[in-house]
Amino acid sequence: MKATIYDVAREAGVSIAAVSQVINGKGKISEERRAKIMDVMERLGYKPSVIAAALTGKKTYTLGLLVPDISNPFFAEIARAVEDRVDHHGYSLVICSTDNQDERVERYLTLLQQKSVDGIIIGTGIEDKELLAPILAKSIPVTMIARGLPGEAIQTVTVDDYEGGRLAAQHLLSLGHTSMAVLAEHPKVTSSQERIRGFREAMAESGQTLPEYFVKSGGRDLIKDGKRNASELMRYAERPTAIFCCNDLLAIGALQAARELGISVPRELSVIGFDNTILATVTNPALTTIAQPTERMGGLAVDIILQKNGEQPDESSRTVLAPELIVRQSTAAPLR
Amino acid sequence: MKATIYDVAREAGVSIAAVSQVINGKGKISEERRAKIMDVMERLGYKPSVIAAALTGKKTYTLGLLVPDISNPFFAEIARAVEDRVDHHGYSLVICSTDNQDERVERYLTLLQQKSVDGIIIGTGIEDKELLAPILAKSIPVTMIARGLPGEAIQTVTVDDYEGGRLAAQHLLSLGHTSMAVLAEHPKVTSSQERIRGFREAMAESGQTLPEYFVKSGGRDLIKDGKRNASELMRYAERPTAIFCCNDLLAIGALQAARELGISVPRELSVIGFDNTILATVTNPALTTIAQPTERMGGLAVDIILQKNGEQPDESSRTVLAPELIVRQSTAAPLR
DNA sequence: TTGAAAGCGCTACCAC
DNA sequence: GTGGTAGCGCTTTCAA
Repeated sequence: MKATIYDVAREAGVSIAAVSQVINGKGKISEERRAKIMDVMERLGYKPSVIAAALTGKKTYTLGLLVPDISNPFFAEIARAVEDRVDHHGYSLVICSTDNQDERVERYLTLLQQKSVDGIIIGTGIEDKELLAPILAKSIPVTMIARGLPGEAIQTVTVDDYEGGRLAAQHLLSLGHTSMAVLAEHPKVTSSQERIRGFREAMAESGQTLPEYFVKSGGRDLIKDGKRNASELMRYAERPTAIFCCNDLLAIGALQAARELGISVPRELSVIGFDNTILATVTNPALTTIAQPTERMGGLAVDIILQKNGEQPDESSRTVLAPELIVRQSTAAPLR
Repeated sequence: MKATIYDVAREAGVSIAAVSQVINGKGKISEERRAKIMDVMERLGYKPSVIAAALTGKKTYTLGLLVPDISNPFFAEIARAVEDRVDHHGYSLVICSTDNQDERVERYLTLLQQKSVDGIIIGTGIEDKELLAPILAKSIPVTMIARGLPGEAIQTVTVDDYEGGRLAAQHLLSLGHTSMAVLAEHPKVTSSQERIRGFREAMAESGQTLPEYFVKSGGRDLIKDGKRNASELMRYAERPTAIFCCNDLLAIGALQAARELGISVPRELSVIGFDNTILATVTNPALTTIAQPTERMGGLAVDIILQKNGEQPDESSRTVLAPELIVRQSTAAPLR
């Protein structure tokens, strides 16, 4: 049986109030009693219940993290960064995979609320913004990470997706490509949309246009979708010489498709990804990609939600971090 | 402000006991009152506090999961499997990355205990078995996954590491290799040890021996360690024609080393991994590896710890699942 | 300094 | 059927 504050008090011959004081290092206690109580706590293996403390108004020291899928390397890295920072502040993390389904988001949101978490970090897209209304109304701190929610007054930490798209386009453009395609996630994923927008605009500035039929969207199984859509692209009479993929998983699918079709990367086809996950370092050819500063993003999101950042965050501050082009071996000049 | 059971009771003009009954679907209430209360709960956006309920003896519906590193794809997959099953039972998951450090294990263990989780699934190695004593004493359910704790009476779900090692050896042996090396994790990781034991014994049955200097151990950064150790192996005068890596990350390091040294895989060197993570499907050549049934392992571990498995689990039952050889392109017959 | 006591939100038992 | 009430383990006044 677990020891309670009463057990300690009785054993030490003091009141529970005294024990509470030494637990929290508050109030005044004689060094003698203090030592005695500490001793008893140690002997009984007493650990104060966070649950009970939380009920009296203290915090639960628990944060929730919503991601599309924790087994997706990008989000696993985000989760690790968040966890590290959270742990640093003495908190723990409840992780929830939403599969990008609003219905699951809703379920997890109320679940986390019922568990009285001290804040929720959302790294998954949300279609129906109304989902957040209930928890915002209960003034549970919410911060978005890696995905924005346009128009909502919510603290957000993202990479500059638009700029990332531009970087990708500029890289391809500078290599001399004139026929480029895009592999995106589900159309509802805002980060994909932004990346495409940046990509498209950079192309436009170069006098090129991105035809609609050169933009393919995927769904659930990103690698498979990437492969299928890339194959499709490669079957066009006028096939693209480069593909910008909105994440590394899609890019891997593209790489697989190319291999299967006997198309050499990067000689005949350049492929560029996004995220710079561990996967990008492992493929052959290694994947040129746009890096997101996952560590910083995770750390920032936590600091913001815990308001350990010093200044009072203003209502709708959005922190946008710079993406970085990582050139590896999957991109090169087009054949002619 | 969040609504409480009192708010609902007042608003509905009933006692809190009545509200509690409809929340839990217990006791007897007239359909009329019941409807009225439901209505008020809805209107107020009332969600019962798990914290308060837990304090009265009910469960917290939260489980803890300890893994070495959530950003390691293998454990991310395990985590996803566990999460899915846990969610299925209405629970949520607190995930903790231990970096294989006992000190962190200990910290997380007491933290989870203080948060009154209903059980802890441990997927990380533990050197000092005494660490578990405190929580076992408090009779908090504990289950090990993917890693065993020899000699302890703890429910365990693992793959047959020994057999996995054998499978790897047999595959290489059948290909005709006679000079094989091993890349392992840190020597204290028991799963690695078992895999090596199986590998070694299968070799012995074939009349071969595994020289000690052909077994290299890594530490923190698995890919980097794998690369370094593989390079070292390849510099021996009598270098091995095949390397068995205790996980895919190490295998990737080996692949990278080979490429850097201009050694062709699988023509000049066969590489076989373990885990069958997403990484194995992505390398070039794709990695031959030993698959672990992560989904089943995760599901089983949850069912066991929640005792939803029907039968009373006996004190020290160990569930050992069969590994599976997945042949891809990184293994072949040796040159001569 | 120290301790008695009033909650925190909810469950469960018991009397009506 | 229904509601009063005693806790659950802990924090926090507030007297003493």
